[in-house]
Amino acid sequence: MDVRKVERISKALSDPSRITILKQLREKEDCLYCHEISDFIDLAQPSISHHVKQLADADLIIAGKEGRNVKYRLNKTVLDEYVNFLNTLKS
Amino acid sequence: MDVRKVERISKALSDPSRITILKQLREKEDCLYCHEISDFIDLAQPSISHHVKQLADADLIIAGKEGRNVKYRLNKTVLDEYVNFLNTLKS
DNA sequence: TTGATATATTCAAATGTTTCGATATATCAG
DNA sequence: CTGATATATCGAAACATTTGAATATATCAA
Repeated sequence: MDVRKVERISKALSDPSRITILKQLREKEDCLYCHEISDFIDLAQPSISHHVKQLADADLIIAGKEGRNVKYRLNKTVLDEYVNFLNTLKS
Repeated sequence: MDVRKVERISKALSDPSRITILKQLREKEDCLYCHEISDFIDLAQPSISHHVKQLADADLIIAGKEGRNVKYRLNKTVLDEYVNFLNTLKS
């Protein structure tokens, strides 16, 4: 994984709202809908949309449209690649 | 690991200079001196000092004084804790 | 088609980060 | 003590991120 990708992922992970979204995604086990995010993040709708976009642009989440709704799931592959990079720092 | 700690570590990891410093720390196997950083990071001395501080404030590196010099080593414990947090997001 | 709901985009203000010159502090060598 | 070297701090400019009001788009329901 190259430095720019690490940078993008780290930046996506460096905001409390975005960390909370990822934690809720785990709780909901891949069934998090966009509109559910406002239940636990106290921000205006455009701000939530912005945060979700950061996570999606870093490929940490994958968005899927279901009618008017958008459903998110964690991209475990990218998270694994990021973790692998971090582990190489230790050797 | 709480959200604030994850945020601080992620923020420390979200800059190309700081990622490069950590990569060089691995290459040098715990023998990176502060003055060596300017060999591979093309920034002024106060900027390098700032970046190293970000890493130290996030506890990712531990600074040790040796006379006039400062030597850095990776804090593997904190890195492991961060990796553990990331892995819990997958379950 | 019309109205309602879900999400995205635009824009600007507020806030935070990065960078470096200047300067401070600390330690060493003579 | 004096001068040199290593690192840290301050202050300000440049740049990036976060936030929300307004608005756009897309889809559904009737």
